Amino acid sequence: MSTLPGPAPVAVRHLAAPPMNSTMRTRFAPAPSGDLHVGNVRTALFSWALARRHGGTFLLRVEDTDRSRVSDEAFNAALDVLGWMSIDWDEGPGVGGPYAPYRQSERLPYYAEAAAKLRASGAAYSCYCTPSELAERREQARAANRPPGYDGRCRSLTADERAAFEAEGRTSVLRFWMPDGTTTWNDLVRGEITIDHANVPDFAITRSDGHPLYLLAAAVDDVAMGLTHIVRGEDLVTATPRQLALYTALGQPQERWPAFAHLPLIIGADNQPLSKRNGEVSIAWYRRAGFLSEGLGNYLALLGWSPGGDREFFGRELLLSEFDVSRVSKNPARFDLKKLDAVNGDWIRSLSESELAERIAPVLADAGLKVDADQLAAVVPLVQIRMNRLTEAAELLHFLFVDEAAFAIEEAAATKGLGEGSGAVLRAAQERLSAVQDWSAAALEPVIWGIGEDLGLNRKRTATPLRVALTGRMMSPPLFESMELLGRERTLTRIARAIGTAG
RNA sequence: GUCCCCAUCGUCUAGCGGUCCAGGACAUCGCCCUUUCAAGGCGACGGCACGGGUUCGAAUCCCGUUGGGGGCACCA
Repeated sequence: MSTLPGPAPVAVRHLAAPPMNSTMRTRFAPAPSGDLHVGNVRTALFSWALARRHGGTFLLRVEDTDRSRVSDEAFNAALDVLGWMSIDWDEGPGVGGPYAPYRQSERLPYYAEAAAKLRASGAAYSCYCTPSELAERREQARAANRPPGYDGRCRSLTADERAAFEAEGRTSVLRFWMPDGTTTWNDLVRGEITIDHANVPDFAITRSDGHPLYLLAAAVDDVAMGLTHIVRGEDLVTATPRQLALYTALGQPQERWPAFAHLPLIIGADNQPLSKRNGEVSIAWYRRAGFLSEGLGNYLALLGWSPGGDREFFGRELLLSEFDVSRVSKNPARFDLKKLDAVNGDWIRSLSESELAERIAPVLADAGLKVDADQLAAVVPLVQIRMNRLTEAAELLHFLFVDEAAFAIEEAAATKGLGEGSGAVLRAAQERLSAVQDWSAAALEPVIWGIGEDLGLNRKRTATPLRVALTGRMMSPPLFESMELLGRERTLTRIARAIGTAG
Protein backbone atom coordinates (compact mmCIF):
# COMPACT_ATOMS: atom_id res chain seq x y z
CA MET A 1 0.00 0.00 0.00
CA SER A 2 2.75 2.40 0.74
CA THR A 3 5.00 1.05 -1.95
CA LEU A 4 5.58 3.23 -4.95
CA PRO A 5 4.07 1.81 -8.09
CA GLY A 6 7.23 2.12 -10.14
CA PRO A 7 7.36 3.09 -13.77
CA ALA A 8 5.29 1.29 -16.36
CA PRO A 9 7.09 -0.98 -18.82
CA VAL A 10 8.34 0.73 -21.93
CA ALA A 11 9.48 -0.09 -25.43
CA VAL A 12 11.59 2.89 -26.36
CA ARG A 13 12.32 3.23 -30.04
CA HIS A 14 14.58 6.07 -31.05
CA LEU A 15 15.25 5.48 -34.72
CA ALA A 16 14.86 8.86 -36.35
CA ALA A 17 17.96 10.98 -36.62
CA PRO A 18 18.12 14.74 -36.91
CA PRO A 19 19.26 15.95 -40.31
CA MET A 20 22.95 16.37 -41.01
CA ASN A 21 23.07 19.98 -42.03
CA SER A 22 23.87 23.38 -40.61
CA THR A 23 21.37 22.84 -37.80
CA MET A 24 23.56 20.10 -36.36
CA ARG A 25 24.97 20.61 -32.91
CA THR A 26 27.67 18.30 -31.58
CA ARG A 27 29.86 18.50 -28.54
CA PHE A 28 32.95 17.30 -26.79
CA ALA A 29 32.44 16.89 -23.07
CA PRO A 30 35.66 16.04 -21.25
CA ALA A 31 36.04 15.60 -17.52
CA PRO A 32 39.14 17.63 -16.64
CA SER A 33 40.58 15.15 -14.21
CA GLY A 34 43.96 14.69 -15.84
CA ASP A 35 45.64 14.99 -19.18
CA LEU A 36 43.43 14.57 -22.20
CA HIS A 37 43.96 11.11 -23.62
CA VAL A 38 44.44 9.89 -27.13
CA GLY A 39 40.92 8.48 -27.06
CA ASN A 40 39.39 11.70 -25.75
CA VAL A 41 40.97 13.75 -28.46
CA ARG A 42 40.00 11.38 -31.22
CA THR A 43 36.42 11.61 -29.99
CA ALA A 44 36.73 15.38 -29.97
CA LEU A 45 38.18 15.35 -33.45
CA PHE A 46 35.39 13.21 -34.88
CA SER A 47 32.68 15.17 -33.15
CA TRP A 48 34.25 18.40 -34.34
CA ALA A 49 34.64 17.08 -37.86
CA LEU A 50 31.04 15.94 -37.97
CA ALA A 51 29.74 19.40 -37.10
CA ARG A 52 32.24 21.25 -39.27
CA ARG A 53 31.67 19.03 -42.25
CA HIS A 54 28.01 19.99 -42.28
CA GLY A 55 28.38 23.58 -41.25
CA GLY A 56 26.89 22.87 -37.85
CA THR A 57 27.84 24.01 -34.39
CA PHE A 58 30.46 22.38 -32.20
CA LEU A 59 30.49 23.05 -28.52
CA LEU A 60 32.71 22.27 -25.61
CA ARG A 61 31.14 21.36 -22.33
CA VAL A 62 33.21 20.63 -19.28
CA GLU A 63 32.00 17.79 -17.10
CA ASP A 64 33.49 18.80 -13.82
CA THR A 65 30.83 17.68 -11.39
CA ASP A 66 33.14 15.39 -9.46
CA ARG A 67 34.98 17.94 -7.40
CA SER A 68 37.33 15.38 -5.93
CA ARG A 69 38.77 14.53 -9.32
CA VAL A 70 38.80 17.68 -11.36
CA SER A 71 41.18 20.59 -11.19
CA ASP A 72 41.68 23.96 -12.79
CA GLU A 73 45.07 22.85 -14.00
CA ALA A 74 43.53 19.96 -15.88
CA PHE A 75 40.82 22.25 -17.21
CA ASN A 76 43.36 24.72 -18.55
CA ALA A 77 45.52 21.93 -19.90
CA ALA A 78 42.54 20.48 -21.75
CA LEU A 79 41.77 23.79 -23.43
CA ASP A 80 45.43 24.12 -24.29
CA VAL A 81 45.58 20.69 -25.91
CA LEU A 82 42.43 21.31 -27.93
CA GLY A 83 43.90 24.59 -29.11
CA TRP A 84 47.12 22.88 -30.09
CA MET A 85 45.14 20.31 -32.04
CA SER A 86 43.22 23.10 -33.78
CA ILE A 87 39.92 21.83 -32.48
CA ASP A 88 37.93 25.00 -31.99
CA TRP A 89 34.49 25.38 -30.50
CA ASP A 90 31.66 27.75 -31.27
CA GLU A 91 30.19 27.61 -27.82
CA GLY A 92 31.85 26.83 -24.55
CA PRO A 93 34.43 28.10 -22.11
CA GLY A 94 36.10 31.26 -23.27
CA VAL A 95 33.61 32.01 -25.99
CA GLY A 96 30.31 31.66 -24.17
CA GLY A 97 27.13 31.00 -26.09
CA PRO A 98 23.35 30.92 -25.75
CA TYR A 99 23.41 28.01 -23.31
CA ALA A 100 26.11 29.30 -21.00
CA PRO A 101 27.55 28.41 -18.66
CA TYR A 102 29.30 25.42 -20.21
CA ARG A 103 31.01 24.13 -17.10
CA GLN A 104 28.76 21.73 -15.31
CA SER A 105 30.05 22.90 -11.96
CA GLU A 106 28.32 26.18 -12.79
CA ARG A 107 25.07 24.55 -13.82
CA LEU A 108 24.22 22.77 -10.59
CA PRO A 109 20.76 24.38 -10.22
CA TYR A 110 19.61 22.76 -13.46
CA TYR A 111 20.56 19.33 -12.21
CA ALA A 112 19.01 19.96 -8.84
CA GLU A 113 15.77 20.94 -10.53
CA ALA A 114 15.81 17.82 -12.68
CA ALA A 115 16.59 15.66 -9.68
CA ALA A 116 13.73 17.17 -7.72
CA LYS A 117 11.40 16.56 -10.61
CA LEU A 118 12.43 12.93 -10.91
CA ARG A 119 12.00 12.39 -7.21
CA ALA A 120 8.62 14.05 -7.15
CA SER A 121 7.34 11.97 -10.04
CA GLY A 122 8.55 8.75 -8.50
CA ALA A 123 10.95 8.14 -11.35
CA ALA A 124 13.77 8.18 -8.84
CA TYR A 125 13.98 7.16 -5.22
CA SER A 126 16.21 7.60 -2.23
CA CYS A 127 18.64 4.76 -1.82
CA TYR A 128 20.20 4.31 1.59
CA CYS A 129 22.55 1.49 0.77
CA THR A 130 26.08 2.34 1.80
CA PRO A 131 29.01 1.99 -0.57
CA SER A 132 30.35 -0.92 1.41
CA GLU A 133 27.00 -2.69 1.42
CA LEU A 134 26.74 -2.20 -2.32
CA ALA A 135 30.24 -3.50 -2.84
CA GLU A 136 29.52 -6.53 -0.74
CA ARG A 137 26.34 -7.37 -2.59
CA ARG A 138 28.09 -6.83 -5.87
CA GLU A 139 30.70 -9.35 -4.88
CA GLN A 140 28.11 -11.84 -3.77
CA ALA A 141 26.28 -11.45 -7.04
CA ARG A 142 29.45 -11.94 -8.99
CA ALA A 143 30.35 -15.00 -6.97
CA ALA A 144 26.90 -16.43 -7.69
CA ASN A 145 27.27 -15.59 -11.38
CA ARG A 146 24.47 -13.09 -11.18
CA PRO A 147 24.70 -9.62 -12.74
CA PRO A 148 26.50 -7.38 -10.26
CA GLY A 149 24.34 -4.31 -10.80
CA TYR A 150 22.11 -2.67 -8.23
CA ASP A 151 19.45 -5.03 -6.94
CA GLY A 152 16.66 -2.53 -6.38
CA ARG A 153 16.58 -3.00 -2.65
CA CYS A 154 15.53 0.56 -1.80
CA ARG A 155 12.96 0.91 -4.54
CA SER A 156 9.92 0.67 -2.38
CA LEU A 157 10.93 1.82 1.05
CA THR A 158 8.10 2.92 3.32
CA ALA A 159 8.18 6.26 5.04
CA ASP A 160 8.93 4.47 8.29
CA GLU A 161 11.82 2.59 6.80
CA ARG A 162 13.28 5.76 5.39
CA ALA A 163 12.90 7.49 8.73
CA ALA A 164 14.62 4.60 10.42
CA PHE A 165 17.57 4.76 8.04
CA GLU A 166 17.88 8.47 8.56
CA ALA A 167 17.67 8.09 12.31
CA GLU A 168 20.55 5.69 11.90
CA GLY A 169 22.49 8.55 10.38
CA ARG A 170 22.50 7.08 6.90
CA THR A 171 22.68 9.34 3.90
CA SER A 172 21.05 8.58 0.60
CA VAL A 173 21.65 8.94 -3.09
CA LEU A 174 18.90 9.58 -5.58
CA ARG A 175 18.58 6.49 -7.69
CA PHE A 176 16.72 6.28 -10.98
CA TRP A 177 14.19 3.53 -11.30
CA MET A 178 14.85 1.98 -14.64
CA PRO A 179 11.52 0.93 -16.15
CA ASP A 180 11.11 -2.60 -17.42
CA GLY A 181 11.17 -2.97 -21.16
CA THR A 182 13.60 -2.34 -23.97
CA THR A 183 15.36 0.50 -25.68
CA THR A 184 16.19 0.49 -29.36
CA TRP A 185 18.07 3.20 -31.14
CA ASN A 186 19.74 3.64 -34.44
CA ASP A 187 23.38 4.15 -33.68
CA LEU A 188 25.12 6.23 -36.33
CA VAL A 189 28.11 3.95 -36.42
CA ARG A 190 26.79 0.62 -35.20
CA GLY A 191 23.31 0.52 -36.63
CA GLU A 192 20.26 -0.58 -34.70
CA ILE A 193 20.94 -1.62 -31.14
CA THR A 194 18.41 -3.04 -28.73
CA ILE A 195 19.02 -3.41 -25.03
CA ASP A 196 16.72 -5.14 -22.60
CA HIS A 197 16.31 -3.14 -19.41
CA ALA A 198 16.67 -6.34 -17.45
CA ASN A 199 20.35 -5.71 -18.06
CA VAL A 200 20.25 -2.08 -17.07
CA PRO A 201 20.11 -1.75 -13.31
CA ASP A 202 18.80 1.27 -11.49
CA PHE A 203 21.52 3.88 -11.30
CA ALA A 204 22.48 6.73 -9.01
CA ILE A 205 21.89 10.19 -10.39
CA THR A 206 23.10 12.20 -7.42
CA ARG A 207 25.66 11.59 -4.75
CA SER A 208 24.74 11.47 -1.13
CA ASP A 209 25.86 15.08 -0.87
CA GLY A 210 23.34 16.00 -3.51
CA HIS A 211 25.90 16.50 -6.24
CA PRO A 212 24.73 15.38 -9.68
CA LEU A 213 26.34 12.38 -11.34
CA TYR A 214 27.32 12.02 -14.97
CA LEU A 215 24.23 10.26 -16.28
CA LEU A 216 21.93 12.97 -14.96
CA ALA A 217 24.07 15.95 -15.83
CA ALA A 218 24.80 14.78 -19.35
CA ALA A 219 21.15 13.91 -20.00
CA VAL A 220 20.00 17.29 -18.79
CA ASP A 221 22.60 19.22 -20.74
CA ASP A 222 22.52 17.30 -23.99
CA VAL A 223 18.88 18.15 -24.45
CA ALA A 224 19.04 21.58 -22.84
CA MET A 225 21.87 22.60 -25.10
CA GLY A 226 20.01 21.48 -28.18
CA LEU A 227 22.54 18.85 -29.17
CA THR A 228 21.52 16.83 -32.19
CA HIS A 229 24.35 14.29 -32.45
CA ILE A 230 26.29 12.75 -29.60
CA VAL A 231 29.66 11.28 -30.54
CA ARG A 232 31.27 9.33 -27.72
CA GLY A 233 33.17 6.18 -26.89
CA GLU A 234 31.79 2.68 -27.05
CA ASP A 235 32.10 2.45 -23.29
CA LEU A 236 28.97 4.56 -23.15
CA VAL A 237 26.61 2.44 -25.21
CA THR A 238 24.84 1.09 -22.16
CA ALA A 239 24.51 4.61 -20.87
CA THR A 240 22.24 5.27 -23.82
CA PRO A 241 19.10 3.46 -22.61
CA ARG A 242 19.58 5.18 -19.28
CA GLN A 243 19.82 8.59 -20.79
CA LEU A 244 16.86 8.01 -23.07
CA ALA A 245 14.90 6.88 -20.01
CA LEU A 246 15.96 10.06 -18.30
CA TYR A 247 14.81 12.15 -21.25
CA THR A 248 11.46 10.45 -21.03
CA ALA A 249 11.13 10.89 -17.30
CA LEU A 250 12.13 14.52 -17.64
CA GLY A 251 9.41 15.01 -20.21
CA GLN A 252 11.64 15.80 -23.15
CA PRO A 253 9.77 15.29 -26.41
CA GLN A 254 11.38 12.67 -28.57
CA GLU A 255 11.89 15.11 -31.43
CA ARG A 256 14.52 16.78 -29.28
CA TRP A 257 16.49 13.64 -28.52
CA PRO A 258 19.91 13.59 -30.09
CA ALA A 259 21.18 10.77 -32.25
CA PHE A 260 24.09 8.72 -30.94
CA ALA A 261 27.33 7.60 -32.51
CA HIS A 262 29.49 5.28 -30.45
CA LEU A 263 33.11 5.16 -31.49
CA PRO A 264 35.23 2.02 -31.13
CA LEU A 265 37.76 2.18 -28.35
CA ILE A 266 41.45 2.62 -28.90
CA ILE A 267 43.39 -0.26 -27.43
CA GLY A 268 47.03 -1.09 -26.82
CA ALA A 269 49.19 -3.82 -28.29
CA ASP A 270 47.95 -6.23 -25.61
CA ASN A 271 44.30 -5.74 -26.53
CA GLN A 272 43.74 -3.92 -23.30
CA PRO A 273 42.53 -0.34 -23.25
CA LEU A 274 45.36 2.00 -24.05
CA SER A 275 46.89 3.10 -20.79
CA LYS A 276 50.12 4.09 -19.18
CA ARG A 277 50.98 0.41 -18.94
CA ASN A 278 50.92 -0.41 -22.61
CA GLY A 279 51.72 2.90 -24.20
CA GLU A 280 51.49 6.61 -23.75
CA VAL A 281 48.01 8.01 -23.56
CA SER A 282 48.50 11.65 -22.79
CA ILE A 283 48.28 14.04 -25.72
CA ALA A 284 50.60 16.33 -23.79
CA TRP A 285 53.20 13.55 -23.89
CA TYR A 286 53.00 13.26 -27.66
CA ARG A 287 53.33 17.00 -27.94
CA ARG A 288 56.43 17.01 -25.78
CA ALA A 289 57.81 14.03 -27.66
CA GLY A 290 57.96 16.11 -30.80
CA PHE A 291 54.87 15.09 -32.73
CA LEU A 292 53.20 17.62 -34.96
CA SER A 293 49.57 18.27 -34.21
CA GLU A 294 48.95 17.66 -37.92
CA GLY A 295 50.66 14.29 -37.75
CA LEU A 296 48.89 13.23 -34.59
CA GLY A 297 45.56 14.42 -35.94
CA ASN A 298 46.13 12.57 -39.18
CA TYR A 299 46.99 9.38 -37.35
CA LEU A 300 44.12 9.66 -34.89
CA ALA A 301 41.68 10.18 -37.75
CA LEU A 302 42.93 6.92 -39.22
CA LEU A 303 42.16 5.08 -36.01
CA GLY A 304 38.67 3.86 -36.73
CA TRP A 305 37.99 5.94 -39.77
CA SER A 306 39.13 6.01 -43.35
CA PRO A 307 38.22 8.32 -46.18
CA GLY A 308 38.17 5.25 -48.40
CA GLY A 309 40.52 4.10 -51.09
CA ASP A 310 44.23 4.46 -50.55
CA ARG A 311 44.18 7.89 -49.01
CA GLU A 312 46.07 7.96 -45.75
CA PHE A 313 48.10 11.13 -45.69
CA PHE A 314 45.68 13.98 -45.23
CA GLY A 315 44.98 17.09 -43.22
CA ARG A 316 41.98 18.88 -41.89
CA GLU A 317 40.69 19.94 -45.27
CA LEU A 318 39.86 16.36 -46.08
CA LEU A 319 38.18 15.79 -42.74
CA LEU A 320 36.19 18.95 -43.32
CA SER A 321 35.05 17.88 -46.73
CA GLU A 322 34.66 14.16 -46.29
CA PHE A 323 34.30 13.06 -42.69
CA ASP A 324 31.45 10.59 -42.54
CA VAL A 325 30.51 9.10 -39.21
CA SER A 326 28.79 6.16 -40.89
CA ARG A 327 32.18 5.12 -42.24
CA VAL A 328 33.59 4.75 -38.76
CA SER A 329 34.80 1.24 -38.01
CA LYS A 330 32.95 -0.86 -35.47
CA ASN A 331 35.89 -2.70 -34.01
CA PRO A 332 38.56 -1.49 -31.63
CA ALA A 333 41.65 0.07 -33.15
CA ARG A 334 45.11 -0.76 -31.93
CA PHE A 335 47.35 2.20 -31.35
CA ASP A 336 50.63 1.77 -33.22
CA LEU A 337 53.42 4.15 -32.29
CA LYS A 338 55.52 3.11 -35.26
CA LYS A 339 52.84 4.11 -37.68
CA LEU A 340 52.35 7.38 -35.85
CA ASP A 341 56.08 8.00 -36.25
CA ALA A 342 55.83 7.31 -39.95
CA VAL A 343 52.84 9.56 -40.46
CA ASN A 344 54.50 12.28 -38.44
CA GLY A 345 57.67 11.93 -40.48
CA ASP A 346 55.64 12.40 -43.63
CA TRP A 347 54.21 15.57 -42.16
CA ILE A 348 57.63 16.85 -41.18
CA ARG A 349 58.81 16.28 -44.71
CA SER A 350 55.78 18.04 -46.10
CA LEU A 351 56.54 21.24 -44.21
CA SER A 352 58.41 24.05 -45.90
CA GLU A 353 61.88 24.67 -44.52
CA SER A 354 60.79 27.88 -42.85
CA GLU A 355 57.80 26.20 -41.25
CA LEU A 356 59.96 23.40 -39.97
CA ALA A 357 62.48 25.90 -38.65
CA GLU A 358 59.76 27.51 -36.59
CA ARG A 359 58.73 24.18 -35.13
CA ILE A 360 62.29 23.12 -34.40
CA ALA A 361 63.43 26.33 -32.72
CA PRO A 362 61.69 25.69 -29.38
CA VAL A 363 62.86 22.09 -29.35
CA LEU A 364 66.48 23.15 -29.67
CA ALA A 365 65.98 25.79 -27.02
CA ASP A 366 64.52 23.19 -24.68
CA ALA A 367 67.59 21.06 -25.27
CA GLY A 368 69.77 23.93 -24.20
CA LEU A 369 71.17 24.59 -27.65
CA LYS A 370 71.63 28.22 -28.64
CA VAL A 371 70.90 28.81 -32.29
CA ASP A 372 70.23 32.00 -34.19
CA ALA A 373 67.81 32.29 -37.06
CA ASP A 374 70.47 32.09 -39.78
CA GLN A 375 72.05 29.00 -38.33
CA LEU A 376 68.66 27.42 -37.95
CA ALA A 377 67.73 28.11 -41.55
CA ALA A 378 71.00 26.59 -42.73
CA VAL A 379 70.52 23.49 -40.70
CA VAL A 380 66.91 22.58 -41.48
CA PRO A 381 67.58 20.92 -44.84
CA LEU A 382 70.07 18.64 -43.14
CA VAL A 383 67.60 17.26 -40.64
CA GLN A 384 64.26 17.37 -42.40
CA ILE A 385 64.54 13.98 -44.05
CA ARG A 386 66.20 12.45 -41.03
CA MET A 387 63.54 12.86 -38.40
CA ASN A 388 60.11 11.64 -37.52
CA ARG A 389 59.79 13.70 -34.38
CA LEU A 390 60.85 17.29 -33.81
CA THR A 391 62.89 16.29 -30.80
CA GLU A 392 65.20 14.31 -33.02
CA ALA A 393 66.54 17.59 -34.36
CA ALA A 394 68.22 18.24 -31.04
CA GLU A 395 70.09 14.94 -31.20
CA LEU A 396 71.01 15.38 -34.82
CA LEU A 397 72.31 18.91 -34.32
CA HIS A 398 73.83 18.59 -30.90
CA PHE A 399 77.38 18.51 -32.23
CA LEU A 400 76.85 21.78 -34.05
CA PHE A 401 75.52 23.89 -31.26
CA VAL A 402 77.09 22.39 -28.19
CA ASP A 403 79.71 24.43 -26.35
CA GLU A 404 83.10 23.51 -27.69
CA ALA A 405 84.29 22.70 -24.19
CA ALA A 406 81.41 20.27 -23.73
CA PHE A 407 81.89 18.49 -27.03
CA ALA A 408 82.94 14.88 -26.65
CA ILE A 409 83.32 11.87 -28.88
CA GLU A 410 81.16 8.93 -27.92
CA GLU A 411 83.21 6.00 -26.74
CA ALA A 412 81.69 3.53 -29.15
CA ALA A 413 82.24 5.91 -32.03
CA ALA A 414 85.85 6.44 -31.05
CA THR A 415 86.43 2.71 -30.97
CA LYS A 416 84.79 2.03 -34.29
CA GLY A 417 85.63 5.17 -36.20
CA LEU A 418 89.06 6.20 -34.94
CA GLY A 419 90.83 2.94 -35.32
CA GLU A 420 93.60 1.73 -37.56
CA GLY A 421 94.56 4.23 -40.25
CA SER A 422 92.30 7.02 -39.08
CA GLY A 423 95.21 9.09 -37.84
CA ALA A 424 96.60 9.43 -41.32
CA VAL A 425 93.29 10.71 -42.64
CA LEU A 426 92.95 13.22 -39.85
CA ARG A 427 96.50 14.51 -40.17
CA ALA A 428 96.14 14.94 -43.90
CA ALA A 429 92.82 16.68 -43.39
CA GLN A 430 94.33 18.99 -40.84
CA GLU A 431 97.01 20.01 -43.25
CA ARG A 432 94.96 20.38 -46.42
CA LEU A 433 91.95 22.00 -44.74
CA SER A 434 94.15 24.77 -43.39
CA ALA A 435 94.86 25.78 -46.95
CA VAL A 436 91.28 25.76 -48.18
CA GLN A 437 90.16 29.21 -49.27
CA ASP A 438 86.47 28.70 -49.89
CA TRP A 439 85.02 27.04 -46.80
CA SER A 440 81.94 25.56 -48.42
CA ALA A 441 80.63 22.04 -48.68
CA ALA A 442 81.14 22.05 -52.42
CA ALA A 443 84.76 23.12 -52.11
CA LEU A 444 85.51 20.89 -49.15
CA GLU A 445 84.27 17.71 -50.78
CA PRO A 446 87.02 17.29 -53.42
CA VAL A 447 89.66 18.09 -50.85
CA ILE A 448 88.55 15.28 -48.58
CA TRP A 449 88.05 12.74 -51.35
CA GLY A 450 91.51 13.68 -52.57
CA ILE A 451 92.92 12.56 -49.26
CA GLY A 452 91.25 9.20 -49.61
CA GLU A 453 92.58 8.74 -53.10
CA ASP A 454 96.12 9.56 -52.05
CA LEU A 455 95.91 7.24 -49.10
CA GLY A 456 94.27 4.49 -51.10
CA LEU A 457 91.12 4.51 -49.00
CA ASN A 458 87.54 4.24 -50.17
CA ARG A 459 85.08 6.97 -49.41
CA LYS A 460 83.62 5.28 -46.39
CA ARG A 461 87.00 4.81 -44.76
CA THR A 462 87.90 8.35 -45.60
CA ALA A 463 84.76 9.96 -44.27
CA THR A 464 84.27 7.98 -41.11
CA PRO A 465 87.26 9.25 -39.08
CA LEU A 466 86.29 12.80 -39.94
CA ARG A 467 82.64 12.17 -39.13
CA VAL A 468 83.55 10.85 -35.71
CA ALA A 469 86.10 13.58 -35.06
CA LEU A 470 83.64 16.31 -35.96
CA THR A 471 80.32 14.99 -34.75
CA GLY A 472 81.38 12.55 -32.08
CA ARG A 473 79.17 9.85 -33.58
CA MET A 474 79.13 7.19 -36.25
CA MET A 475 75.88 8.60 -37.64
CA SER A 476 75.44 12.23 -38.49
CA PRO A 477 74.12 14.68 -41.02
CA PRO A 478 76.12 14.74 -44.26
CA LEU A 479 79.80 15.37 -43.63
CA PHE A 480 80.63 18.28 -45.90
CA GLU A 481 77.60 20.32 -44.99
CA SER A 482 78.40 19.65 -41.36
CA MET A 483 81.95 20.91 -41.89
CA GLU A 484 80.72 24.03 -43.56
CA LEU A 485 78.31 24.77 -40.75
CA LEU A 486 80.89 23.96 -38.10
CA GLY A 487 83.32 26.45 -39.63
CA ARG A 488 87.01 26.23 -40.22
CA GLU A 489 88.15 26.95 -36.72
CA ARG A 490 85.99 24.43 -34.90
CA THR A 491 86.58 21.83 -37.58
CA LEU A 492 90.33 22.09 -37.17
CA THR A 493 90.07 22.17 -33.40
CA ARG A 494 88.08 18.95 -33.33
CA ILE A 495 90.36 17.23 -35.80
CA ALA A 496 93.35 18.16 -33.69
CA ARG A 497 91.68 16.77 -30.61
CA ALA A 498 90.75 13.56 -32.36
CA ILE A 499 94.27 12.99 -33.63
CA GLY A 500 95.29 12.45 -30.05
CA THR A 501 93.09 9.38 -29.77
CA ALA A 502 93.18 8.16 -33.35
CA GLY A 503 94.98 5.03 -34.41
C1' G B 1 28.72 -14.95 -15.18
C1' U B 2 25.36 -11.98 -18.11
C1' C B 3 23.91 -8.39 -21.77
C1' C B 4 25.46 -5.46 -26.06
C1' C B 5 28.83 -5.00 -30.03
C1' C B 6 32.60 -6.72 -33.30
C1' A B 7 35.65 -10.22 -36.66
C1' U B 8 40.06 -8.82 -44.10
C1' C B 9 47.84 -9.42 -44.00
C1' G B 10 51.72 -8.82 -37.34
C1' U B 11 49.06 -3.57 -37.08
C1' C B 12 45.66 0.35 -39.25
C1' U B 13 42.52 -0.39 -43.15
C1' A B 14 40.12 -0.43 -48.76
C1' G B 15 36.26 -3.64 -50.12
C1' C B 16 29.53 -2.33 -49.23
C1' G B 17 27.14 -10.14 -54.40
C1' G B 18 30.39 -10.74 -59.96
C1' U B 19 35.51 -5.55 -61.89
C1' C B 20 39.14 -9.53 -55.66
C1' C B 21 43.14 -16.43 -57.06
C1' A B 22 41.53 -9.39 -52.16
C1' G B 23 44.20 -3.17 -52.90
C1' G B 24 47.04 0.55 -49.82
C1' A B 25 49.88 2.15 -45.52
C1' C B 26 53.02 0.91 -41.20
C1' A B 27 56.27 -2.92 -39.59
C1' U B 28 59.73 -6.82 -41.37
C1' C B 29 63.19 -8.61 -45.18
C1' G B 30 65.92 -7.94 -49.89
C1' C B 31 67.95 -4.85 -53.95
C1' C B 32 69.10 0.11 -56.01
C1' C B 33 71.01 4.99 -54.71
C1' U B 34 74.92 6.34 -51.23
C1' U B 35 80.54 9.39 -47.11
C1' U B 36 77.18 7.41 -42.10
C1' C B 37 72.04 7.67 -40.91
C1' A B 38 67.93 8.79 -43.30
C1' A B 39 64.81 9.99 -47.33
C1' G B 40 63.57 8.03 -52.10
C1' G B 41 62.88 3.99 -55.87
C1' C B 42 61.98 -1.23 -56.83
C1' G B 43 60.68 -5.92 -54.90
C1' A B 44 59.47 -9.88 -51.28
C1' C B 45 56.80 -11.82 -47.19
C1' G B 46 51.93 -11.79 -45.34
C1' G B 47 45.11 -11.91 -44.59
C1' C B 48 39.05 -12.66 -45.91
C1' A B 49 38.92 -16.90 -37.90
C1' C B 50 36.17 -21.75 -38.44
C1' G B 51 31.69 -24.56 -39.88
C1' G B 52 27.12 -24.56 -42.14
C1' G B 53 23.66 -22.33 -45.32
C1' U B 54 21.34 -18.55 -49.26
C1' U B 55 22.81 -17.60 -54.47
C1' C B 56 24.31 -19.09 -61.18
C1' G B 57 28.07 -16.52 -58.13
C1' A B 58 30.14 -14.52 -51.24
C1' A B 59 35.45 -11.30 -48.16
C1' U B 60 30.67 -9.12 -49.03
C1' C B 61 23.85 -11.85 -47.00
C1' C B 62 21.89 -15.51 -42.90
C1' C B 63 22.85 -19.06 -38.72
C1' G B 64 26.20 -21.38 -35.42
C1' U B 65 31.10 -21.99 -33.22
C1' U B 66 35.42 -19.75 -31.71
C1' G B 67 37.91 -15.38 -30.59
C1' G B 68 38.05 -10.18 -29.15
C1' G B 69 36.06 -5.54 -27.06
C1' G B 70 32.59 -2.94 -23.93
C1' G B 71 28.78 -2.45 -19.93
C1' C B 72 26.77 -4.35 -15.35
C1' A B 73 30.19 2.43 -9.80
C1' C B 74 27.90 7.68 -4.86
C1' C B 75 33.89 7.71 -12.37
C1' A B 76 32.84 9.83 -16.59
